[in-house]
Amino acid sequence: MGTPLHRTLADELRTRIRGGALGVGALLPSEAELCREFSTSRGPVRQALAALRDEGLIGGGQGRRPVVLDTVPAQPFESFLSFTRRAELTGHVPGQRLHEIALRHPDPAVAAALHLEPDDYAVQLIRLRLLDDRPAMLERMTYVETVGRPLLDADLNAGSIYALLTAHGVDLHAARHTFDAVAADALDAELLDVAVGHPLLRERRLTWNGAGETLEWSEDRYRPDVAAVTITNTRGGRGSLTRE
Amino acid sequence: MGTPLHRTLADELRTRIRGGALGVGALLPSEAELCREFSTSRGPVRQALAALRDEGLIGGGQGRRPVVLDTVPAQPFESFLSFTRRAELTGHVPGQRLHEIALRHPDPAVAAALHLEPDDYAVQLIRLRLLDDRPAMLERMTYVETVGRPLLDADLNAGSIYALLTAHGVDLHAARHTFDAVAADALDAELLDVAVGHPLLRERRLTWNGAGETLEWSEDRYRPDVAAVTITNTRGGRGSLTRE
DNA sequence: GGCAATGACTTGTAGAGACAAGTCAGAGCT
DNA sequence: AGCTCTGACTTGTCTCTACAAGTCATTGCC
Repeated sequence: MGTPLHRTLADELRTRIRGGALGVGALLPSEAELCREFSTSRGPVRQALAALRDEGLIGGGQGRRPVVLDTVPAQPFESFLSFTRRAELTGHVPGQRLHEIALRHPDPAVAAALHLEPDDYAVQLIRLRLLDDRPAMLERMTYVETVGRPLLDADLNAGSIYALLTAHGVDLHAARHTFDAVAADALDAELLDVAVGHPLLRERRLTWNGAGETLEWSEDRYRPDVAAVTITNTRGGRGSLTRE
Repeated sequence: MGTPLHRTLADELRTRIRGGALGVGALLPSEAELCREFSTSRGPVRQALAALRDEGLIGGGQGRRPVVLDTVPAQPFESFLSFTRRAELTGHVPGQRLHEIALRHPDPAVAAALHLEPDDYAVQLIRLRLLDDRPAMLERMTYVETVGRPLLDADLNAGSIYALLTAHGVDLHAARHTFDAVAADALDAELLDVAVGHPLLRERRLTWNGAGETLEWSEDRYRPDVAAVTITNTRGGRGSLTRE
């Protein structure tokens, strides 16, 4: 029994909500009732409810029973992670040119983000992404060694890394994206065909698996005249993200 | 004592990280040490640490001391609409300086985005947002006349427009945000205290109510060294992040 | 030196109890 | 009816305890 109680409890409630046993607007059992039902204490129950709240599935407040807000936050997860898939959906022709791939010790900052030790290896690659043959985005990706190994032998000019990794059984479960703006450095300028100092949209992404183990750190830079990032969110809902 | 202990504790740790007392890569005190320092039990300490983890400020794992990952606070997705609320959640002091407010016919492009006729009026305002008294973001907002009217009589240097509008019964139900990067123009440079041409994160936002009527169009520009935008997404299924 | 085992330390999980603070329906009054 | 007030119920917060599981430096052996 490796799975903690609060996780199995959250799974159970999720399947009830998604399966329709609890429709939108329905009230969940109170914490006390859940405690009795699962023969546990309030700790795990509250942890599970907090997880669902974090996913936007339920709402509520102090003194108020939790209520189902949405039955499925299921966003097309692939479109968050796969440039290739997103481009195909919007009718553009995606392309890529690998600039560099290496197995090395990453910078301390990157190593810390990935929870790596100083002497751990990582697979780092720099790849230019194209939309309709125009430079659109430059990726600087770092994969934990065990995850990135298969990339060393693959033809990275041919297809989607996301597809390749999932085919190898890698579980890309969740990601955190941080957006800001930076000035193009020399490499950006050369590959994206802009002047040094040109404003670029920067996306820093940390991806991890279901166990919470970090798998990938990436820093992507978009030419703002070719690609942007769009998010739609509703009150109480979760939101979806696309790239155009 | 209205504020819960875990919140003041999270605030304290945030200010330590932000203030430089704990740089990137530094190890935080262990939970036991924090318990002693603040004369509390592990519950509030763990709640505070979970909040920081959720914001991406710290990392760590079982048996491993929490480590500072980043010093720039990330924005939780739920607080997308209110800069004020977002700032408070991350322990910063929000501020604002109104630069201009006007009732006029908006540009054709803005009018089109808001579905306005050419002779419709709109309330437009330009406002500088501050974090801890430092220029962080410049808003150029356009409200449909019926929505924006109350703003003409309000003290816009005092509080949150979001709070003011909801108090007037305005239903800000959903929004679409588009992010890219631009170079600072003359006004950006002056108010945000950067050089002309400096890269800025641009957010263009269209907000509408539950009936699908467009209410607001805004173009915000962030100083990337002061504020960033963070989104976390998970694949529907098992496991998730910890909570607030 | 190199290496594996040990043990102290750390975080993750769980149980139980207590009180504070908020919600909500129903009783009872005007 | 409309109103307030009460009281049961619910969630939020905090304490204390205990053990499991992972990390890490040190010890001691080869």
